[in-house]
Amino acid sequence: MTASQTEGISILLVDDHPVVRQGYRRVLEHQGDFQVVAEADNAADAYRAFKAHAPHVVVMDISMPGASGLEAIRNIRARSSDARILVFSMHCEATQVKAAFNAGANGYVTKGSDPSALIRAIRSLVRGEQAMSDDIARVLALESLSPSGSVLDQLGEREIEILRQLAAGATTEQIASNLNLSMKTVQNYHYLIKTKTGMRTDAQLVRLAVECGLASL
Amino acid sequence: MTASQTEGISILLVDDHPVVRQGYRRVLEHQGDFQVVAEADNAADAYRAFKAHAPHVVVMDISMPGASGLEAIRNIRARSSDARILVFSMHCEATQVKAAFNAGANGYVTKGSDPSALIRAIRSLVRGEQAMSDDIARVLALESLSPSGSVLDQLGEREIEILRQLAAGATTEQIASNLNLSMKTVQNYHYLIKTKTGMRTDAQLVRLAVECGLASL
DNA sequence: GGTTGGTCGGGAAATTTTCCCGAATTGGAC
DNA sequence: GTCCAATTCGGGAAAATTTCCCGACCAACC
Repeated sequence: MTASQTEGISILLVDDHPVVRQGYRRVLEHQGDFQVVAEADNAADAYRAFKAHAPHVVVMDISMPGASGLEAIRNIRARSSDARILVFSMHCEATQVKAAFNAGANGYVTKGSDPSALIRAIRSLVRGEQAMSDDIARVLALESLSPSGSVLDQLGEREIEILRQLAAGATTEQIASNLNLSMKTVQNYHYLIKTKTGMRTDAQLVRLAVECGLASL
Repeated sequence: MTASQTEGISILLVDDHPVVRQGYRRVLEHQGDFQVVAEADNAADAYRAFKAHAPHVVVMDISMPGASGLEAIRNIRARSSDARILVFSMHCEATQVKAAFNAGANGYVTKGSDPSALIRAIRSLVRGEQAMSDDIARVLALESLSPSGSVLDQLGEREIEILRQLAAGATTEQIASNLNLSMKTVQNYHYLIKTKTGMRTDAQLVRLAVECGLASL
């Protein structure tokens, strides 16, 4: 952990959209004491960049294609128990948020939040606190009031990823290729997902995924 | 159309995410001759801002909550036949793209594109040209190879009814029962629908049905 | 050290998908 | 009226997928 110097907060930026990344970089660096020391557009690069730069804070969009961003979080957390990981996502479903925190995130801010919320969250993380935007706090609060978990709670991470890709319209072959699995495994997961969720049809699966915020239509 | 001055290109930015908007603003204004003269986060405000500022170019994300961004495009186009409207979206489905152009957009760039593609597209629009990112061009090119009008035009009445029920989540057995057909016939239609529409997956079929207003989610 | 739980795939039977086909019906067009 | 084209309905057969079952591996946990 040679995170660094006397002045400034070093940041690793992970997002699969180049334009968006560029935008964040400018917004963050406009703060003066923030410095984006590296960028990545996938889970593997994110982990490599973290090893190479040991930034104070990782700001990461977890809705990246292919391997889940959650994997990147887990990898980074496994390597450094005091890494500061801030998830910056469009999604605000309780399951997503809980999944991120379970994977090892320290904070969660939605892209719909005011820019200042992102800045504030980063500073909170640096101080060693957890942080989340107001909408996330509200979602978690509501969720904690009802004993019923989402249907997605019964699904493992791999299952969720495969469900997402299925709902997005990917073929078995594409998913297998995306995740480096055999088609047989994808087929097995596909079947497992259907039985676990009680859905009898792929169309029902799509609707479920959309309801749970996994797919966008 | 008092668009403006001797130097610079004025831009209206429409996106429902404040942070993203802020990011784009900085990216664009970094170009020097670009100036973001207004922002909006919904269709109604976008139209009001356009009336107020008459910008050279409107850069708009159409996947906003509530009223469709397409509506905003239509409104602006209705008011000014020479407005320059650039859609900047995450989606690259042919139907989405065609819908945007039909509504009156002059260009379409995906958020996954290189930042320079956005800049180039804006300059193309200012010169009066149309513009789209490479991935969009590819999608439209592929789509144009099939002699499709509105996709559903190629389907018969029975096929549409079966597509609707499929998208609603009905099983082959249920559809056969509902329509008093043999399962074999339903299966044949199911296959026919897929080949006619070019969809390879039931999930893609659901998305198509929803896009075409056949199913509601 | 044993036990859970997630991941990854093989195997085999049941089912569906994928194309091919023909027949009946309808609605014009000539 | 006749012919043509499109639509509707379903059979057949090979290919592919689904549906279950299974074992192996690994990490975490008691």
